Amino acid sequence: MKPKDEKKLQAIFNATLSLTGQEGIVGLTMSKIAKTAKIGIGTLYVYFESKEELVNELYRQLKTGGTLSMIDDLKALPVKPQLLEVWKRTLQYRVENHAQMVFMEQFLNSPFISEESRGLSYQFTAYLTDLLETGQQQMIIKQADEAILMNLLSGYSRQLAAHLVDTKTPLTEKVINESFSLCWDAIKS
Amino acid sequence: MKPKDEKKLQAIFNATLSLTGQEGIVGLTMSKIAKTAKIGIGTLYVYFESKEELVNELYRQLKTGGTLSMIDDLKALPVKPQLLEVWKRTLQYRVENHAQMVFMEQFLNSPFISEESRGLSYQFTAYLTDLLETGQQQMIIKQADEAILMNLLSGYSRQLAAHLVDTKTPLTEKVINESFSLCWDAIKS
DNA sequence: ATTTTAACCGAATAAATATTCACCTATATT
DNA sequence: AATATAGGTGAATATTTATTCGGTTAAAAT
Repeated sequence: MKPKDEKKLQAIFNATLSLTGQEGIVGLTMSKIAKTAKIGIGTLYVYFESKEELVNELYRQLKTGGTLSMIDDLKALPVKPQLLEVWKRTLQYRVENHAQMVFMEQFLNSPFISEESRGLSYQFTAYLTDLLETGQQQMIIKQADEAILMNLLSGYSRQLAAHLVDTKTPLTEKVINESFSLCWDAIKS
Repeated sequence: MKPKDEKKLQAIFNATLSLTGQEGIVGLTMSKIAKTAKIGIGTLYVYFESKEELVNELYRQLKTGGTLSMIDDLKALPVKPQLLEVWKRTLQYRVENHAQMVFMEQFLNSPFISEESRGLSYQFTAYLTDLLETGQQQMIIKQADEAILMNLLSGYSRQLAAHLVDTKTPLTEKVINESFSLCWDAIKS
């Protein structure tokens, strides 16, 4: 018996991300995925029962392996340096994995999404909300509604990363520090 | 000769927006559009040559009739009040026209978009950049790169509006003022 | 070395979707 | 009132795309 090939699986995922980046989930077809991944169409169905399963599985993998896995080591830091480090890592991740960002956004608004996939969404938000609340208790962050604060961070990060990718601007220390300084001025007491 | 029916045209656009809001551009089919708009499929092709033309035309209409048309009367105001008013109107517009926002984002990442449509994108951004530059010359806004400043405003506005819609939170004066106060603290000198 | 099993494949098929068209119908024009 | 013209329609057709299937091959198990 022949085992499944981990490299083929990754090739399928990479092809899917790359194609979605080019013309969105709308433009995604099974034959394009197979061609880009350099495998036969039939082989796709060895790895996934259907297109729907494929995209849901990819989404699950991105969510569990993505930004969430990069913050565990920070929780002991004081609020401001912790926030800076999260800011930096998130920006970096988003700039370096733009196709993944596009895929996740489009997937969330597609008819493919399963109930289970929908559940995976809010975890990073929850972490940030917690951190902001801690800052509020220490009186270093404004006493505004947490959603008002958090959406600034997440919305800005998303938009800035997209802009950097779009204009092919490299993510320098200067950009990180300047942008974080805006964030901090916005939310500090 | 029978004239075209302006109401049907609007019904087609409304149906398209509503369906896109539910399951994205991926879920959009000509028969669903016709059914939702309560017209025959054939009639769709009286108004548009193809699906591609339909969505491009809708995009054009949204772009030209949208946020751009609401700022002409503000250009005489001083920077800070002008920015506040733009902030307010943009938030309001985005909350009240969420389906349009979703449609435009998805369209920009779809294979349907024509070269011409792509050109319509950057106008609002250009206006904001101008306004920020004026503020910098008056030394009331930080001397950071304009993209760093502008993406905070546009990204935050987008995210906050989406969040308000998502959680069905009404856009009160309090929300407007609190969020604008964060913006201003972020970008002021 | 032989057997067994599942990966691998792409042409053939099925399913979904866009588009056409022949036939009505409404309304401007005369 | 009669005519001409373009809107309105949905079943029929064309096109695109997902999925299946019979056959081939590679690797594990014996």
